[in-house]
Amino acid sequence: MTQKLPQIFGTSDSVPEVVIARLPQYIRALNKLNTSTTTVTNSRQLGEMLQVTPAQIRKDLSYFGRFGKQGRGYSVALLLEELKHILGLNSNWNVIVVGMGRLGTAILSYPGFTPDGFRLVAAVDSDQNLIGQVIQGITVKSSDDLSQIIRDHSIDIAIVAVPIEYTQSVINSLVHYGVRAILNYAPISPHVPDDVRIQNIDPVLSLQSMTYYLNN
Amino acid sequence: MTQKLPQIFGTSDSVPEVVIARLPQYIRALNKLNTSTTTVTNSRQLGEMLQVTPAQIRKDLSYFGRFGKQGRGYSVALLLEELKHILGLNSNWNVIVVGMGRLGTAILSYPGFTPDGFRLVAAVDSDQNLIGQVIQGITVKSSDDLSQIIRDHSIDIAIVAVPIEYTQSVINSLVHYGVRAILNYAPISPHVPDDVRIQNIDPVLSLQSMTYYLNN
DNA sequence: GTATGTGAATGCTTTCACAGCT
DNA sequence: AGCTGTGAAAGCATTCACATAC
Repeated sequence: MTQKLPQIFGTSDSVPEVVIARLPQYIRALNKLNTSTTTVTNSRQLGEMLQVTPAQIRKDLSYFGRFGKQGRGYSVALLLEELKHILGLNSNWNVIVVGMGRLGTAILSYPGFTPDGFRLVAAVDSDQNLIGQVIQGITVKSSDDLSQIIRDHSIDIAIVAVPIEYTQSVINSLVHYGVRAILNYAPISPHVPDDVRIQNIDPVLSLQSMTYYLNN
Repeated sequence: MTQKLPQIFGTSDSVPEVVIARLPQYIRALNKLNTSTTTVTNSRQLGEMLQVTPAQIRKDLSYFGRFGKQGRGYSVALLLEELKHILGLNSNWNVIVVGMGRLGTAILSYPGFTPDGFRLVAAVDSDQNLIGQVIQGITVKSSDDLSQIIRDHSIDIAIVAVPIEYTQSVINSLVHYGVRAILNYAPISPHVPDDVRIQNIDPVLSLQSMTYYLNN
């Protein structure tokens, strides 16, 4: 399927997705270390905190550069900055919540949902009873105005928490209006074009696979 | 690390975790097919629905048996039953929700959270203002009585939605009282013994890794 | 002495491709 | 003819182990 083109252009070899997925965890560990008096850490310590091997941490970091000092380890503050930079967490990302039922409301209200770099700036729903309500300082708008809202707020990321039967079409609209990153809470795997990132939060799948191990 | 012992006992070779994690998705697809008039499907059709290759579906199923007919495909109803059986979704699993803040309440109230095989039977919190409240027919109990409640209701699975600073100790208690499967919503990776399954639901990690791709 | 960065080796997962059954 | 089930091959990811730097 995927054409194996020779690397004619200077494109650097792409970093495996699993590696990218681990970086936020490294950032968390470093944040934790950073508050205390620690200024230096190493792959063994980070590995213990995150339950991964030291070699994996070193290998992961090596995709992006050489951030450590041999014989010493890593500067906590420096490595933290580097990783945030790599993930783009120094920028500001504008986030919309689509669907303000119980779940959407919980998301908007949960402070942990806006770590450094993210701003919840808009919320929409199709229910007249919800439109106009103010939740956490954000006025719920009509989903009829989605296109306008996305443009006005320069939305980068959409969190979708609408009923399953509307999910695919809502996501189609978001993609059409230019949103390229979606966090989906409906228990389906919506189809999106290749240039759009989607992550599904689907706790029921996790429950259903755990029961296998309870039996076996 | 992992000792490669000869298979002296009749233990079947263990199935890769990635395979187990895909089975619930196969079940979803089959459920969808099952409601319509379709009685037979095949690996190509399932693959299209789930965006995986036909070969992967056939290989995954081959870990458990031979459920298809060459030249024809799979009986939807039969394969569905087989997969449910493999995951143990024909049994009844008793689930407790620990932590009845906004998130815990949302979980308890969301109907999609109790698919076939799961029963939300108890809820606890440490806050006196919440104890005694009835949510979705379940009375919130004091977390002081956790041990008793787990025994009385034969709890199999715990959904943990408590503040981050209490999460590890709550999980320690649950494990101590015999819970062997945990769905954790706090943004940490708690430590548990090897014989306990834990799945973390951590949407912020997903958000933080998506920004990488928005930049690159 | 100590810990990084990294090729090489190992281990795991996916895909191929075809014999065999319907 | 059509589609499964499965060894073998290919493709990825993790771990090892050591030269290199502090």
